[in-house]
Amino acid sequence: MRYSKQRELVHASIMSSKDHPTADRIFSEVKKEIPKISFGTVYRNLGQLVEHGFIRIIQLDGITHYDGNVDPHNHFICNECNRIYDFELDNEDFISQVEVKNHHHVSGYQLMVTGTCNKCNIN
Amino acid sequence: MRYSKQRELVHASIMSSKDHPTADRIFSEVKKEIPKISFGTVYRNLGQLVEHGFIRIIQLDGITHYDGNVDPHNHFICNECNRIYDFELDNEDFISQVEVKNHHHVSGYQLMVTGTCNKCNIN
DNA sequence: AAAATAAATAGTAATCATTACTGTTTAGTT
DNA sequence: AACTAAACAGTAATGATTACTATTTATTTT
Ligand SMILES: [Mn+2]
Ligand SMILES: [Mn+2]
Ligand SMILES: [Zn+2]
Ligand SMILES: [Zn+2]
Repeated sequence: MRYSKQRELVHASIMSSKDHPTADRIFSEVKKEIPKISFGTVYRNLGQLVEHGFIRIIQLDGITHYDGNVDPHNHFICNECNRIYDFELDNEDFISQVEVKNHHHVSGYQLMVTGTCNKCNIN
Repeated sequence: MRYSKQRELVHASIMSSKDHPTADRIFSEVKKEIPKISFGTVYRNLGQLVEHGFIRIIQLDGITHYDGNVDPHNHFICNECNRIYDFELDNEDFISQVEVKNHHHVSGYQLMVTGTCNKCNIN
């Protein structure tokens, strides 16, 4: 993977966002630095960064968000402010449930919890 | 919601499938009975059936699947045969974890477990 | 039973996110 | 400095879904 300024900025944009930005958002962000950058470049680099394990994707209502946190974790989506929060689980009890009750072999999972976040919840 | 043969068949197609078909698959299925049916009709009726709670949707890799089972349950996707299985959980431990550790209010969740299903797992 | 009304339809055009293509530029190598 | 392949900008194409429109049809009203 040869160096390119555009990939560096795409990556930096995701890492600094803490949010879980879409390709669209990343494009706008990087465009400030490189006004001539094109969508194709953003998508190509996002694909490569995912492929090399620098970032990961999460799907939300059919659109793709990018996540700079590649450690295993889950997401909470506030349906008031639409922010996406990370959270971790102590024990993934449901994995063993699926394995013993359904006799499937589990290799991964994706959990998406929705509700009202603590910031929106001050009442 | 006025009766229509096309909606009846769209609904019947989902209910009889046990699989979790896409709009595309439902279209092909209903087309056998009503060759002149259009995609617009399929999508419009799917939307209405969801709206009225007769079916629900699940997103998988950005494409929408339809589910005739509206009781709360989760999904296991086999990455060998690509079948989508239903399963239920005994206690949703992670809900309380999110509520007490992150102080969010949980209203729902979506869990997607991946791996190798019991049928593909006979080795 | 005929007329009226509004919902649903078929067919097609438009949208939106994403991917593919193409000729040009550029990072890294010889 | 010359070379080469990767990456680029720009643009066209794709695929799933939604929107539009003139026509048909289920249901209500006369
Ligand atoms: Mn995350
Ligand atoms: Mn299901
Ligand atoms: Zn919130
Ligand atoms: Zn399988």
